[in-house]
Amino acid sequence: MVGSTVPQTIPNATRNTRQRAEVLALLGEVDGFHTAQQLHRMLCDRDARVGLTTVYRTLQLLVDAGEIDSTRLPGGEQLFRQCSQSRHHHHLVCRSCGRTVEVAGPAVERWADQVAAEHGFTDVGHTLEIFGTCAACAES
Amino acid sequence: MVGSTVPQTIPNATRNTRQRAEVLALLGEVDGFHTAQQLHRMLCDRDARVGLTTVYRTLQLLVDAGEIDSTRLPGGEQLFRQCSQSRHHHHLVCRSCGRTVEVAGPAVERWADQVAAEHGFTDVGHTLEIFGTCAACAES
DNA sequence: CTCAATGCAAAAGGTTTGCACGCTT
DNA sequence: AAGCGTGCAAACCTTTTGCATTGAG
Repeated sequence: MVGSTVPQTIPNATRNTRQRAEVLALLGEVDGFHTAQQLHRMLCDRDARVGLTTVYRTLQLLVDAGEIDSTRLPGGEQLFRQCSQSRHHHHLVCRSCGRTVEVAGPAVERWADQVAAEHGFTDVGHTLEIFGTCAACAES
Repeated sequence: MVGSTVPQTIPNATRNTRQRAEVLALLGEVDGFHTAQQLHRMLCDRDARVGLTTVYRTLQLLVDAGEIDSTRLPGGEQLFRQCSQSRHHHHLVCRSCGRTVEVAGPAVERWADQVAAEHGFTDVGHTLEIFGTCAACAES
């Protein structure tokens, strides 16, 4: 498993700062979805000294630039994830421990696009998350 | 289009109150997704005199009872919608005008369950929303 | 030197909770 | 009469914004 698909700089940024580099570096290391708060905590743990506000702003820049994906948890928190811009896939998330498995669903993509087209919709996107209890958590 | 699949009482409720009846009646009349805040505003408009807190609590009871569906908007707000308890389906939502089309995706259901099972997940559920621009909004 | 970016604190949402009162049963 | 349900207000959480300061270019 190679590392990051996240660039070293933010495309539309006019200045590159230590803080943004820290966020980008972190995104290159972690897998799966994380909330802005979680990412901020990780940065604090590694003494990265980045403000929560900056984490939010940097993540939003990356989302706008299409460099990362974001979805919402059934709870209102926004999740961010490094994601190759070309390959679109979904996630299987454990309700209990948060373990995330990436799943590709080409059939689902086509189905969604087709259904939307049938109803005259254009500029189509979709969100799909599968929730469940993973084997480890089911045992306990 | 017939009205409601929402019952007149809440299944696990020990008491039936005017407020709950108001919420249930409203749910039977409206189509599509609405936030708790929107529903509360509608109730105020019709002088239903139901507190926001009660709207939230009643909606949560209904979700727990499986009488309505809820999802989250990419914005953090929770959406509630009357939904037949047996038939599970998804929604195609116009980004611009909010028009909602119900779509059934049996293949997707099976795919989601199967993928989850392959990874040892149990107690599986999923959320799928398709976003796009509807024909009417695309013209303008 | 300039001005974009930061970070604190406060605001701004939306949702949940504590607690006294009222109404269903 | 008993206690569930209500509603107000306050608490809570996450996210956004104002503004003075910092530092990249």
